[in-house]
Amino acid sequence: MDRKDEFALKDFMPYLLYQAADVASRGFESYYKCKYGMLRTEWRVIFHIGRFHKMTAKDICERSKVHKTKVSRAVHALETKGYLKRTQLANDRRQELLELTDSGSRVFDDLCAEAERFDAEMMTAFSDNDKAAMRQFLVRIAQL
Amino acid sequence: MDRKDEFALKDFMPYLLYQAADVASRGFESYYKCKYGMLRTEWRVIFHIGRFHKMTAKDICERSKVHKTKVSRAVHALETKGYLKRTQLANDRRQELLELTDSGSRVFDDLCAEAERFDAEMMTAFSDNDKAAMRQFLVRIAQL
DNA sequence: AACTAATAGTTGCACTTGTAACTAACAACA
DNA sequence: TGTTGTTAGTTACAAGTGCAACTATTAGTT
Repeated sequence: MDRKDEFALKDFMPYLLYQAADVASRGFESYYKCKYGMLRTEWRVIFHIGRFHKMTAKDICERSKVHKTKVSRAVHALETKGYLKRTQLANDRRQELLELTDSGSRVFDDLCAEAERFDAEMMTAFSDNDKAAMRQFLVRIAQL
Repeated sequence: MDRKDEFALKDFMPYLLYQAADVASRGFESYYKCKYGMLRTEWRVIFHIGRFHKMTAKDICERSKVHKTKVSRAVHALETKGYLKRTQLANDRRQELLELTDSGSRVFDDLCAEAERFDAEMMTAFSDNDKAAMRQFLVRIAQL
């Protein structure tokens, strides 16, 4: 048995991560997609603004590592839906502060609650230790 | 501080998984993309055929959980590139057996070697125990 | 045999994404 | 002031994806 026959996808970390991420995100994705017609990036943008208040698009890019074109389009979509508003900065008119509208805040609250529910439900089978270890591990990988 | 302020993306497993998967796959993806002009699904299809020999498209769908339209297009692309050939089954002409050509086998060998290298390199910072535990976690999640 | 249902795989279309090029605004410095 | 370089955000276009509808073939039922 030569080298390539020993190698299996189940040993390949990128593959495992991708499969797990896929399964894990499916349920929650369908929630915000069906209920609010939102895409993944839109949910992320809403989340960042909801969590950190008044950010620029660039701040979101840096924190989330999402490309600026995706953020730009998500911001536009969320604005159209009435979930956020932008204000140009007086001292640098290239930048614009983003904040949630009341309607956007309600969506944010709802999605956070659902995310918590979803996460708890998905992770019932794992011990607290396991969960902590896993989170730590994933953070380390994401920082590579 | 109310509920939503306590909830953070860094606690949300789908998000952590997605971020980690993203970082982890980037390097390898650029390898097969640059060297062979292949997409993720094409690499996966090549991998499955290389590993298990003579499968139908449906077998690949079931094993990889990739949708049949994606597999269909990947098979077409790989055929065009000369990496695989198909043979209609005599007893059921709806199905076709897929197998790698010599050229496809060489690509498979090269990608496997690179995948192993890549995985080893990426995981140097982790102990064997950590790695084993992690793989187990991810498999469990993927099976949910 | 004739009719219906199921299955393997493909295709069309609308939508999403990546890449690169773009605009507008600022900064630095001669 | 004029020139050059940088940055925030947008847009155009090509390419990838998901979904539903499609073809061809087989299976089951009468």
